[in-house]
Amino acid sequence: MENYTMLFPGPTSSSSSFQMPTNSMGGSYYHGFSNNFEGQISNRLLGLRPGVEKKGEVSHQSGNVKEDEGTGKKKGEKKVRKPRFAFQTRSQVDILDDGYRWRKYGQKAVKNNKFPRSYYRCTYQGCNVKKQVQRLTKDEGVVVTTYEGVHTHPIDKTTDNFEHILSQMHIYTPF
DNA sequence: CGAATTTGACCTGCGC
DNA sequence: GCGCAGGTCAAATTCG
Repeated sequence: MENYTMLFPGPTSSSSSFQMPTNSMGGSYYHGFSNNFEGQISNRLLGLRPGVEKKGEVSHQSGNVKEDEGTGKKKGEKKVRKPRFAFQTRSQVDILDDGYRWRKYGQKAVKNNKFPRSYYRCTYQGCNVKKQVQRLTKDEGVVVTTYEGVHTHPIDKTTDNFEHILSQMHIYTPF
């Protein structure tokens, strides 16, 4: 099991690399982010790779009578690990508007953080991309955003407001 | 009035 | 097998 390990634009320091303490998250996390953060920005902020299929919705609710599933389990449910991108930014606001439209569908308190974690889902029809946002207890100015899935549709807004995004998120540099 | 958010309940996986 | 932690749903509520 791996931890998040990402390098951020910023040379040595305690905040250059960041490891999630104890998490039961399965391992296929993409810890990208080279030193060129702006490159990522120009690449639609997150270089989500197309071609990853998101299997059908899993319906594991009790009162949710979807089809003949009912109480029975799904048959050939394969564990498709969707690519996940996690990165931390220093921002006053948790909601980093990346141009897509997100609908909040949950909020949970996590064990090691005193701040709750928020769960968002892309509202585009057929797009099951999810993201979760959480703030660090250690530095309440640091917001960790984790994207899961791939957007298969054009962005909802103009990308011109990326400057505005950059204005609301400040990369955490030791300087 | 429709869409988004809030919030408690519920489900699953994992460790003990 | 039980309890905890994380993740999701959906009804109710709020907002534009």
